[in-house]
Amino acid sequence: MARASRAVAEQHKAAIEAASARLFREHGLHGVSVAQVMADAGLTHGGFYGHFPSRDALVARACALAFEESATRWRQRIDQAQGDRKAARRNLVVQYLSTTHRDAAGRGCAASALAGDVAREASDKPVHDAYLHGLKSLIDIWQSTAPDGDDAASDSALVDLATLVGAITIARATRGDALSDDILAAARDRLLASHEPTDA
Amino acid sequence: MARASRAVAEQHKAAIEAASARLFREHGLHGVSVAQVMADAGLTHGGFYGHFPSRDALVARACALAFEESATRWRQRIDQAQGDRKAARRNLVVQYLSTTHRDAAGRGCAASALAGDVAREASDKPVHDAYLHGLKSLIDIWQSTAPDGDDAASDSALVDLATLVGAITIARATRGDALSDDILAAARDRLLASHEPTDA
DNA sequence: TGTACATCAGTGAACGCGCGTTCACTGATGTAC
DNA sequence: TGTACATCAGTGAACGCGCGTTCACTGATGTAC
Repeated sequence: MARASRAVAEQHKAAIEAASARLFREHGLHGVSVAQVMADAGLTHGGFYGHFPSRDALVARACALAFEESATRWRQRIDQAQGDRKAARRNLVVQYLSTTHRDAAGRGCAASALAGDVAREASDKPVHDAYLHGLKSLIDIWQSTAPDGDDAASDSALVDLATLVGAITIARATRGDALSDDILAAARDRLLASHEPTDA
Repeated sequence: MARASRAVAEQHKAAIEAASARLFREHGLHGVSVAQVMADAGLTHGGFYGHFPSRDALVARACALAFEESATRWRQRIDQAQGDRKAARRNLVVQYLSTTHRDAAGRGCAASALAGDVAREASDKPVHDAYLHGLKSLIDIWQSTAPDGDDAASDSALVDLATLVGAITIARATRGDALSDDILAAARDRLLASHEPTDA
């Protein structure tokens, strides 16, 4: 393959981005090499710098794209509830805290998959902006499912997100032990019980 | 330094473990080399394999030691409350969700600092046992501060831990933005409000 | 307590390897006429 | 529409570097007498 047409080159760039968004979530920002990303996209490593100025630039783009995928999926699940905010929230929570999501980080929530790595990146790395922007968009989406008249919806959204991210993160770290499932189930119960009539 | 006495060699091993427990929490399980750990302990890298059979063995030991440090600190804060469970829990939460803790992962909670990396380690790596055991000990300690007669104390402890870990993890990933402080404050309010008389 | 010698903790060079990045090259694509 | 040629997307070898691990060596420590 000596030279690809412009249209094909654009497809290649999209393939590189899609591969990196998945592989970085699955193996961490430092767990995948440029060559591995390129191979996953069906290319050889040398052509990478025709698409991105550096590996760090790809990391930032992958982070942004992963958040976009997550946001799109969240909006779909809310739409499925057809205006019922409680049902929307239930859709989000049940999917988020499922063993399926736990066992497929590569296709899962960017906020949880990348948080640890982003926290350790040097503060001038472009991935920080992508993470911050992406997280805020997920917070906004989650907040849109808050019950009417909830004065503390904003703060509440932050804590709910923290619980979701913390639960799946710890569940992943303890996978294989019964505790992992217990954490998911306990967090699910708590998040679905809040704003419900107290029956206990 | 040609040969150290047995006592000194033991001190060296302890120094290697202490250095790794701090550095792995700060920079991640793959963010620090054997040579860096040894240099931090005041030694050269070649002697490492006289103390540990492999890097993976050190990672597991560092994880266990980091959890022991965390557990010891938690018990101290509970003791400071002199039997008042609510005060004990407040001590733990306020310290855990402080900006000090957020900005010093190397000396902070092992559960949050290592979760992401442990989740991605191959399932046969010894660090998994260390993480699981360590996390369970922190859950037990947290649960010991549950109010009397709380039937769901066990599940509740899992969710509280998830919220703590999630909040500090996201706060670290968004450090530098106002959102980071907001997350810590919101989680603090929620965790200190639970089991309180509802005044809202 | 003193002497002779085996032990072994730590040193630093070296190993093979994979990394991010660069670059000369290839040859189909895109363009000027 | 056809031809001539410049452009440039992708290839694969190569760069310097740091990694985990090994190993011959050093010389103080520990031990046997």
